Formats: sequence, C-alpha cells, structure tokens
Amino acid sequence: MRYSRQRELILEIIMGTDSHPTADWVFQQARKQIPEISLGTVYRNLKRLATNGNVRTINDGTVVRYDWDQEPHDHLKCKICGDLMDVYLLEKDIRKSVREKYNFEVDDVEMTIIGTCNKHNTIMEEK
Amino acid sequence: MRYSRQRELILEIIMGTDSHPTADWVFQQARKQIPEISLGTVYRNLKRLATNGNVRTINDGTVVRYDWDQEPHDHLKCKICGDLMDVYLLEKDIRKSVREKYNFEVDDVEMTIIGTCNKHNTIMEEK
DNA sequence: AATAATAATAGGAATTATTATTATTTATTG
DNA sequence: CAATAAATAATAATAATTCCTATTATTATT
Repeated sequence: MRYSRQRELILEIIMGTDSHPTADWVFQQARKQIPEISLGTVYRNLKRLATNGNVRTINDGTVVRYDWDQEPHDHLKCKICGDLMDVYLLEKDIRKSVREKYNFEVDDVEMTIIGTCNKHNTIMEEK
Repeated sequence: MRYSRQRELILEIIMGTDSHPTADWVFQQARKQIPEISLGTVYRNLKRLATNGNVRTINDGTVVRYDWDQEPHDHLKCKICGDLMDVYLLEKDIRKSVREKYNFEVDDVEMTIIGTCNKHNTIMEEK
C-alpha cells in the first residue's frame, strides 16, 4: 500500500482519542492539518484501516464509529447523553455485573456476533 | 393512542415473520393490503411500536431491523450470506459456546448495552 | 346521526451517512 | 527525472430516515 500523508494523519487522529469518533469527526479534525482533505478520502481510508486491522469499527445505530482499541471489549451506550464507554467484560452475567460494576441501568443488551455460519464452513479453499 | 388500521397492519406483519425485517420490507408487505400506505407512516409507526415495547429494534450495520421477540436474545450475523439468526445465550463464554453450539466461526462480537449511565441515576423525578 | 376537535396519514421534499465517479495530483520505481 | 500506478479532491449519486403540510380518519360532543 502506497504511503499518503492523509492516511497517516487519519490514523494518528484515531490513535489520539478515546472517544469513538465518526468519519465526520475525523474529517473535521483532519482538515485542521490538511485543509484541502476531502470527506471521501476520510471514508476510504477509514475503511482501508479497518480492513487492515489498524482500527475497529463499531456501529452505534445510524453512524459507524471507529476505535483503535483492538482488545475485545464491549460498549455501554447511554441513551440520555449518547456516550459510548468501554467495558472489558468477561462474558458471565452481563446485566448483573454491568449494573453492579458500572452503576449503569441496562435497558437492552444488543450484541451482534460477526463471523461465518455453518453453511460456509466446509474446508476453506486456499488463497 | 388513537387506533389506526395502518399501525395494526404493521404490527401484524412483524408478528407474522421470523425474519428480522427492515422498514422497507414491512412497507412492501403492507402495501399489498393497503396500497396507499406511505413509507413515512411505516417508519413513524415502527418507531412508535418500538417505544411502546411491542417490537424490539436491532441494528444490523446500516439498516434498522425489527423483531417481535421480546425475550432477551442475541443475533448471529453471517458476513457471507448476511443472515441474522436468533441465539438464546446465557452470558457465559460466548465465543466458545457460539463456536461449539452453532458451528459459527466468530470474527467479532459486537455488543451494545443500552441504558442509563451513572451521570443520570439520581432519584428519578416522577411522571 | 351531524358536527367539532384533533390525531394520524399520504406524498414528497429535506437530511444524513456513505459510496461511486472522474479528472487531477503524487508517491514510487526504473 | 520521466513513466505509471495509486491516491486524492470535488462532486454526483444513493440509501435510509426524518420532516413538513395539506388532507383524512377517528373519537368526542351535541
């Protein structure tokens, strides 16, 4: 993959925050450094970085958010302020520990497990 | 809440399927019965039904999907065929049981817990 | 049953998030 | 340093969803 300072900047921006920024937020930050950067470039590179495993995508309803933290972790989203918080749960009684440890009143646990279902798990073809 | 046959039909449609339909799918079904129904009406009523607790919303990346099943359950989404399957997991070693019980190769577990964070959990005002 | 009050609707425009297209610029490599 | 392949900026296109307004349907009141 060929170098571009746009992509380098985008990665830096994500690495530099613990918020879970959207493409647009990254764009706003990026244009402070490179005023002529375009939103399309941000989207293209975020997707590229996600495919490359440099960032994780999390989907918060209508917007896609990005996260540099590669460790498996879950998110608490507050329905009032919209904050997304990182929690490192060991998958036991989730509701209980969420209530106890984070003082967070759970309305709904939404979990999507992404992977490959058994319709496709014959011996994988190589390459 | 005032009665409307559009809303009744929309609820019937969701009750009648185990797929996890999108607003547009519901719209397509609904217009078979009420040809002049509008997409806006479908969206408005789906939101209403969700608020009322008649249906559950689940978010599958870019589209919002609806589910009549109120029991807490999670979804397996296949990255190849896009299928969304219901799984009733007791929250223990999720990855492990998913692999063992459903023969599903997990790439990523995405969980969003929706609720109220501790910034807001003072004694709730009445009404 | 007729009428008034108002909540819900249809239809379409507007918004928001994202992807695609194309002509131009830039990094790489011989 | 010139060729070329890849990345970019600008903008158009698309998809999902929300918003707006005039009309219609439902409920309450005579």
